[in-house]
Amino acid sequence: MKNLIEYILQFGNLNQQQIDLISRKATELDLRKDEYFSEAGKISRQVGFVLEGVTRVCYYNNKGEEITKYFIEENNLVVDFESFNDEICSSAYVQAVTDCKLIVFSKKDWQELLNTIVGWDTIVHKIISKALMQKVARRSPLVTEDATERYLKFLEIYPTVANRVPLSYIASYLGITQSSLSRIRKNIR
Amino acid sequence: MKNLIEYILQFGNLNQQQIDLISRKATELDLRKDEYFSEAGKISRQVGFVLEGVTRVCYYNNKGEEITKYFIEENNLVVDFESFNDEICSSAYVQAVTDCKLIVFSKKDWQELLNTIVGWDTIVHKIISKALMQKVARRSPLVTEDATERYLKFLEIYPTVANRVPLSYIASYLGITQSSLSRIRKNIR
DNA sequence: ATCGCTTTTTGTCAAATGGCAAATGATTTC
DNA sequence: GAAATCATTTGCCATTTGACAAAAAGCGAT
Repeated sequence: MKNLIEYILQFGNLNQQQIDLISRKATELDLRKDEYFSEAGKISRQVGFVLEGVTRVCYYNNKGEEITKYFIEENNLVVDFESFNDEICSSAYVQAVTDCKLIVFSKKDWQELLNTIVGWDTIVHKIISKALMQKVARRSPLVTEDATERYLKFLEIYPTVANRVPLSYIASYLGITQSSLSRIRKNIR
Repeated sequence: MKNLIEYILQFGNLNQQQIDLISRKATELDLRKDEYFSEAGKISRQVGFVLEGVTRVCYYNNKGEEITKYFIEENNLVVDFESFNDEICSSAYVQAVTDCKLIVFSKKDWQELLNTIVGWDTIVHKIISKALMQKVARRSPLVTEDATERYLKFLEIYPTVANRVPLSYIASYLGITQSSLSRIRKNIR
């Protein structure tokens, strides 16, 4: 919980009373490897924060291939805000890649926080904007560079993830085949 | 101006008085082909809205190659919000690809709108979030697909842009060489 | 330790893409 | 309208990556 509060306070100030309120609304949730936090075709109904473990967002492209869109590691929010806010069906799965420990807020509690804490909406907006900008910044280099450089960038961006997730997930994140990634790893050593 | 107001009203309601206030703050700006709206290394000081023409955001990668990050066509906002909001140096150029007609707001006027119009901040947040989500959505497929499919996606996303901008810009947007794009075009016909 | 299953690595070959340079086409300038 | 300049296309060959299949390695259950 301390981690979550620290994370939030990066984006704005809250007094102790407000922090307590947020803490009271939070629930712990354990997800085992491969379990879904939210699913494509369903409406996302909770906001999560990763305390331990790695999750990923993935979808199936028009050829039926499973594509990992990005990874979410410790101390990051995990939520499909488009689905959560607008109550529309999500187009992606959020899945635990390792056993995970999350803090979650139900939609109802989240709304209550928005209505109760002055400035909470501003903080949330900042968090979302930053996360989205980060996604854009991480995606862009993947288009231009060759496969090896993409993998090196991946290692920079997700230094703690590479050894905890299957090669196939990383390969689809990078837009290359598993064999290519395996060869790249061999060359780098 | 009508276009801008319509654009804004998609994201929230405003009364006539508020609309008039926004209109009064707006200035027209003509940019000629190749002129910059904002530059890397400088702080972005205005918010723009494209009335006519096409602009692009570009940067130079570590090999010194010029990369087009995306195009901004008519009836879209054009601003580096990270630079504009946080007053930090921008990392990219915003350039007119064709002669352009923009509506612009100075930072000062924009701030005044934020302070004067109740709910304006919410509208702005929605606009930004949507734009960012769109960028993520447009970037992601570029990673997975092969060059021909990327170009076809590009044509879908920017149907009005393909014939108005140099091939080299599109090639760098797609992360392929000019010759490859030229060949792809030949194959598609 | 062994079996069965999944993941990763490796080999072979084919296809896609890049690098470079020349040719062609388009546009601007005088 | 000719020359100069810039953008696009094409040819040739090298390199990268993909497709497919088989081998090797890792891992859990017994």
